[in-house]
Amino acid sequence: MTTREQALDQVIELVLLFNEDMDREFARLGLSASRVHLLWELRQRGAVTQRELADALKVSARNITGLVDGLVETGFVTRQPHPTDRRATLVAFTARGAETMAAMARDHEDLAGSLFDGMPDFAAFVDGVGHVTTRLRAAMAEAAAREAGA
Amino acid sequence: MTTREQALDQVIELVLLFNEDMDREFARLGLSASRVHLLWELRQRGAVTQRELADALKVSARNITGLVDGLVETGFVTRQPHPTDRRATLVAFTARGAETMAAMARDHEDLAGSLFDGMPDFAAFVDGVGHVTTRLRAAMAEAAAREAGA
DNA sequence: TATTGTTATACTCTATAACTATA
DNA sequence: TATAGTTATAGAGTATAACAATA
Repeated sequence: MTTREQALDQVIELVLLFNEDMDREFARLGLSASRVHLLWELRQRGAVTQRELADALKVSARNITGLVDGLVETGFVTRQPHPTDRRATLVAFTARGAETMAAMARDHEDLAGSLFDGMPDFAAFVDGVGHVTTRLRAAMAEAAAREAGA
Repeated sequence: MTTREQALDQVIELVLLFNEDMDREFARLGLSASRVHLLWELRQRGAVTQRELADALKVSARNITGLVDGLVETGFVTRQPHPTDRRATLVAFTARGAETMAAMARDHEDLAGSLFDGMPDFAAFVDGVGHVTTRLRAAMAEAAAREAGA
């Protein structure tokens, strides 16, 4: 196996580890990756319609109905009537939902410290991450073009 | 936002991108992440019992029944009687399954080339990945200990 | 007519519990 | 008694299609 293949394996190992850590952390809060994704968008955008959430998360409207149902039941968000469009509903944080997301942001800061504190060549690492991200995006675009052509 | 938080966001972005790329690639082959994980273990170990797969993937025996059912239906593996233990079944690759995994290994090599070719400071990047992996493992162990204590 | 969100239905991945066949 | 794997059941996340209310 080449040095590059070993490096890719190490990156994939890190990806799996990150997934595991996030899932464990979300489960601790009574959440899932999908529900956190929705809450994250809500935090970026403020109260929004389910339609906007469906577009943002790139999932079906039906799926948003289910995710919001779960988040309402567990007390993270509420459904409110849209002020002008009576077909639509607005999804907004409860106090608990807003606090949970604030706590998640604090954990995020702490984690950034834990992971990078004392790293020998932080700048080169960050450059490398950027390099890999760019290359992976290009590879995905190429694969998508190949699919479309085929 | 600190430089470290920005770096963590970039790493998380890369993690999400990798997940997306892998899922897309697996779907192209008629597979899912869970099924590929099983096939990957099968490739490392050769023909094994479902019990061994359940332990390796850290999922329930019931779940393995379902995954193997799907992989048999789609022609990637077969179930064979265990030579000495009549309770157990051995899971083995079909020709198609073996070819699919060989192709995946080739794609893996190609990807390693695409991602790291021309990276300015490859060694520092690899060291950084190792650093972050170690720190993340430590943080997870600490969180698990805190859970157990609480 | 078009859009928003829901009900109906189905598939995958996951779990626990009860059970069968075998060790 | 213990183990391997299945059936039974349940819940989350995903999809498409049909439908109701509203624009």
